[in-house]
Amino acid sequence: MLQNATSKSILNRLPIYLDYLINVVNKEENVKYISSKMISNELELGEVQVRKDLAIVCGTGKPKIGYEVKILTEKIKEYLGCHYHKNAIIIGVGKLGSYLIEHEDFERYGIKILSGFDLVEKDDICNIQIKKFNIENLEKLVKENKIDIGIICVPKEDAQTVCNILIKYNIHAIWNFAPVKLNVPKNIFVQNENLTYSLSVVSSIIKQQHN
Amino acid sequence: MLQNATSKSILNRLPIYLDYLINVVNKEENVKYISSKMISNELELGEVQVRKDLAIVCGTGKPKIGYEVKILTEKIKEYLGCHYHKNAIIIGVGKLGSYLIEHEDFERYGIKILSGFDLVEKDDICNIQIKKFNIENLEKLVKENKIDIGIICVPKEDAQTVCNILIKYNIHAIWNFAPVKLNVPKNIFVQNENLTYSLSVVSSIIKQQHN
DNA sequence: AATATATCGATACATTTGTATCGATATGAG
DNA sequence: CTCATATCGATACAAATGTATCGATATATT
Repeated sequence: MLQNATSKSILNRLPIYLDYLINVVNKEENVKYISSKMISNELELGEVQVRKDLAIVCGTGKPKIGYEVKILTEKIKEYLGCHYHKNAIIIGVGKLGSYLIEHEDFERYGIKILSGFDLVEKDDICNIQIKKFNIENLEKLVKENKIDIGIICVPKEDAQTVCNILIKYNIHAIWNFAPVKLNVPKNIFVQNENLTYSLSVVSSIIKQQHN
Repeated sequence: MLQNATSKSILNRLPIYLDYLINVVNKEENVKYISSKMISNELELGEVQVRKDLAIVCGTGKPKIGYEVKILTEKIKEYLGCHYHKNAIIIGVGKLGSYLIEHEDFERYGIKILSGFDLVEKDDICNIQIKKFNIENLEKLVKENKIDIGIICVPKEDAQTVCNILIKYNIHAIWNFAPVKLNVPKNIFVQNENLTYSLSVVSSIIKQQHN
């Protein structure tokens, strides 16, 4: 399995294809095949690039016809691990945390949020229980379920502490919304979602527009 | 001004440096100079890469000494356009929208949120007024202020409609949190913040961990 | 059945991004 | 003052990413 070698750029384009394919299917029921040219036009990507990307996950395109939408969709999902069921917990159920709990796209990627944790108990959100964040509650959940992903939505001052606890309870993948660099052992995967990076892009673009 | 040519990768690293520098200054008052080696160690980047990046924005490093923290910080901010004051509005003040309004890092990048708009009037958040989203209110604000950035936090079904309205009112930069590809003329800049892309990365990583 | 055409997949080429090397220079030690 | 050292900036090299070209093939047309 050489998927390890998949470049980050390809990995970032796959959900774009996936999204497009799902929308196409939903909107136009009778579209059975789709060509790389069509995809590239719609998504404003290079035609060859699309073919190369799809060759990696799929490779079942037919000349003159294109790719079968249904198969392609499934292959991408398979490649992205959507079919493997993953459990997640959210730490910090403020505005951001509760927004995420309501977010519907977790399902597409095979991710289920089991529970939220906060300093105070709160009402359920979308039938997901919000528990008080303490060792007993966390330990109980971890013992009864395999937790794959910890989503950190606490203020940046607390992020490292929370992170350490998650690692201690054997969680190996962290999705971090706090704008800090987390220190973790190198077998732990951290995906940062730092809005300030986008802010800087927006800021610099506007500067350019004014020069 | 060839800054246009700045590569996206560099632009994405600059806020990381900036964040690090600001933290260093805040924590250890007496650090006046900093070397590329120190930065690269701390941020786990290549030493040469750091120097190359900093050469683009600054180029005032001294052999044996490093870069003056204060100057470097200012140069990066200048390069990113932080010193140019920008006004923003947020459309859609649900959980995500109100989270953003509370977010404190806008200031660092010279961005001020003037107002939020929602289908219903709501209470102020952090002294920022939430107005009902309609043509009169929007037109009034746009006439009285120059709006540089429109932040879209509405459900994906409404995102394109809102986007069109923003463009009509002469807003040229859009920060889009709705998970859809917006159709815009090419003089309009769109920065997408699509969480599903991160989800796919997390998902595929976990799949790999299990292979 | 033969031919034209759309589209795939592979190979080759171009560009971008990242890394290693090395001379130049500011400081500190002898 | 001379020399050793840390560190910069420039140049050269390597790897990754993106793009163009072309033969192969599945279908449609004559």
